[in-house]
Amino acid sequence: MNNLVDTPLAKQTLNASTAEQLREMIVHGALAPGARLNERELTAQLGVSRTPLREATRMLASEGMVELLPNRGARVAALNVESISNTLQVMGALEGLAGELACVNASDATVAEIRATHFEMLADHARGDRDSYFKRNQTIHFMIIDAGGNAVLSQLYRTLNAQVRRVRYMANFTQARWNQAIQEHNEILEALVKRDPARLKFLLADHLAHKLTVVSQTLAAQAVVTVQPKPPRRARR
Amino acid sequence: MNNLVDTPLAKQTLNASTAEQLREMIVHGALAPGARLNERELTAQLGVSRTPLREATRMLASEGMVELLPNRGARVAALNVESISNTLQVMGALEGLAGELACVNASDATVAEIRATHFEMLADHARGDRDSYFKRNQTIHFMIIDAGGNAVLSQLYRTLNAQVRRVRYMANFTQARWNQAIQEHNEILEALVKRDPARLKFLLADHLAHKLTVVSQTLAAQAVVTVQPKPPRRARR
DNA sequence: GGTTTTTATTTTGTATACAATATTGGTTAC
DNA sequence: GTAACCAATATTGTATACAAAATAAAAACC
Repeated sequence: MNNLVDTPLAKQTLNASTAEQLREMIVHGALAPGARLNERELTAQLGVSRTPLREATRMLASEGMVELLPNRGARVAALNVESISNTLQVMGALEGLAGELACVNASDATVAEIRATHFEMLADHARGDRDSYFKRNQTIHFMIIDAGGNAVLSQLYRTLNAQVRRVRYMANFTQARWNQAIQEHNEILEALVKRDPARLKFLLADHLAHKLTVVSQTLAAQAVVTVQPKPPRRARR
Repeated sequence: MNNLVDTPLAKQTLNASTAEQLREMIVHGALAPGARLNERELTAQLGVSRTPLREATRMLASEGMVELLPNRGARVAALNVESISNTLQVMGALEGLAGELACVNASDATVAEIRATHFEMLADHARGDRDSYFKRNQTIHFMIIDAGGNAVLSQLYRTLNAQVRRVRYMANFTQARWNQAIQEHNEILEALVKRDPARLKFLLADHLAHKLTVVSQTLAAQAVVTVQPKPPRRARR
């Protein structure tokens, strides 16, 4: 059987691209939190043998995306309020650090580019285009993180962010909260342009804390969905 | 061939214990920074087949301990001033967060236990017992981290700490610096006992920044050691 | 002699085969 | 009917086999 999600010019080793596909499936909910990763099924779906698939799941395990159960394979990591809260707290600390670093290390050109993207995000908000807004918002946060110039930080942030992206919190993102987020972003940009590390650090941590509130509400509502039904079994002869 | 580093009651899967052994070898310098991980050699040394070995290296790669080179296997991640500096910065941010959390979340019993360990560390210092001091110091930091009650944070901190442990910076740890570190720890403990989140956060970040200075000096001195000679090749028939 | 090309060998990547553990469905005892 | 046991099956863990790529040695060329 062939790849279902065949990325165009994917010329890396199979374990890497398989890991990528699994991450995608988990983030998009094709593999629900708590779901077991059946090797036979997944090899059939992804068109690879067990070896690269297993190497991929081991990588995801070290990223915290899946849990390894000795002699019982792997399952998608749970997505409860506690784990997400923990993750967002850490992300807040990382963003705070990145903000400080960015104020010191970012070139004027980088700040200008972030500013430009900020205005595009304002445009998304004005149009009420949520999809585009979320993407742009994500981009801005990555830009600030990367502007800090700490590769370890950037890498870690992306890994944690993937965890958070598994929560589909759009529903709980009210217009009021959206407006507030925009206001926060205005202040964030201002602090960055003025290169005020302490203030930017505070604002970013605060921004993440507010995000936590929204996400928590969403998870409280979604809680029931995460338990998944047992799949049917093939008949015996 | 049998396991050289045979842990007593290791009853987990082979990939996990192999990963553990590789981590140990890397931290203790048996596998130097930049060294290639030859699968044939390592399978012989560790007494496992390539499958669990490869799964282990993939895990280490996601932890940032090794780098994966497509079609060329894996090598131990470099250990330059920049990467360690990056790592220590992140650890500083994490410790800061942990400190805040610990002030709020730690039970009185936990604080008492940290305080007791602190005094034992003072004893190590008084005796000039560096080995014991380093272990105790490590323990205290882990205790503070764990006292925050954020599992994601604890996990991440340990992974990053393993990276830093690869630097053997004892040599550059002067008596003066040691005395200063002790003084810092006194203040850290005081802030924790008083449950002053802001102060503890500052102190921990500051403490890590000082550590960065020492480690940087060490790495500048070690720099040449990290390049390893090419191994000899077997003769052909 | 030095440089390029070719060939042999090693090393890695992937698939499959075998072994051990866990799970399921049925059967029996009560 | 329910609970405990047992056998069948599926699933995972590990080793090995085969394929592709990279590397090193030798040969050919100028």
